[in-house]
Amino acid sequence: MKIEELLKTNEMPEAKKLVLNIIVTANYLSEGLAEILKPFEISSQQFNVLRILRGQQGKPANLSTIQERMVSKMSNTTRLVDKLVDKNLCARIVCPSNRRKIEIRITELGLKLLEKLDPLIKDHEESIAKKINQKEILSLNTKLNELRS
Amino acid sequence: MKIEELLKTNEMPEAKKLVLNIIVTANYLSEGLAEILKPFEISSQQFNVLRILRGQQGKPANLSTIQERMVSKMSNTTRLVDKLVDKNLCARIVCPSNRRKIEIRITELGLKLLEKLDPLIKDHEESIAKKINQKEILSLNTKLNELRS
DNA sequence: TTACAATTGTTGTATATACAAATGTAGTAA
DNA sequence: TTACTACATTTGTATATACAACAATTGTAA
Repeated sequence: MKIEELLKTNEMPEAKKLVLNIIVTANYLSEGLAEILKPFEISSQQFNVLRILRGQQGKPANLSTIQERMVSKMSNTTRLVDKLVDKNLCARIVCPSNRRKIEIRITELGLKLLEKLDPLIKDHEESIAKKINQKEILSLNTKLNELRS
Repeated sequence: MKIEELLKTNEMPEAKKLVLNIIVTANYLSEGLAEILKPFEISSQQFNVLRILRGQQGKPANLSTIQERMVSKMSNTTRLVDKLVDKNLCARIVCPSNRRKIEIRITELGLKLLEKLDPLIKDHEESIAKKINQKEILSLNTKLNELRS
């Protein structure tokens, strides 16, 4: 549905439409993602952290590294990791060389969960992306990058 | 910055890139918006409700109407409106014809606040949109609409 | 060595959000 | 009337988030 119909407004400058459209579309995508994750009792932020940890490929990550790479910055990665540790999806140990730091690793259980989720997430992403053609996807990505510059 | 650089990953399918890019860009825009609103001690959701109420042009809105039109659906419009009532930015009265319903109106103070915010929000939106040209804005809006279809 | 600043994480507090259950009101059929 | 269903909003509970204050550790300079 067109963004102006969705918000039941008429006459909106294109700039305003664009900003709202991106936010509304992101919400739509996030809701779809959350729905996939729900049966696995994991939030999208928790999922995000797990993927970052897997991306470390064996190397542990500390909190500040995770925070930097989060899709949406949040001020409390500590408690997010707490939840994952509670579920035994990741482990946390004090860094021996610098005891201010905490090394966080994904566990076997965490890796298994991601493996189960991978195809579901992929299907979701592709079902979205297939609504426009490959060339349009590339140009969308480029323009979004420019908007953030 | 390119989305893959931002997330410090390499080799991501375009579909995944697209989904993440939209979410990351929306966060970027929301953060900018929140920063503008902060000095006025109002959250972006509260701002959203106020704009919906102003859009009613004198007619009161009830809770379900507001909820329908919210940029991001949320399950607790009651408490959101509570906050606005506390600040005297909107008023709430029981609908006389149907006492299940609540009529919510924006107050003079609420209108004045929006008038102060209008130019700031407009500047923000335009400073974002001007990074790409007018034709690209139109095509972005079209494609985002298609992604939600 | 001590003092002090910088770094890294954690905790407290207030607010926001998601979801389900509860409340109160209206309409309708026996 | 009573019972039942639908509707509109509120409340309870758990989790998430933003932001500031706090605590522990490290590095550095007097």
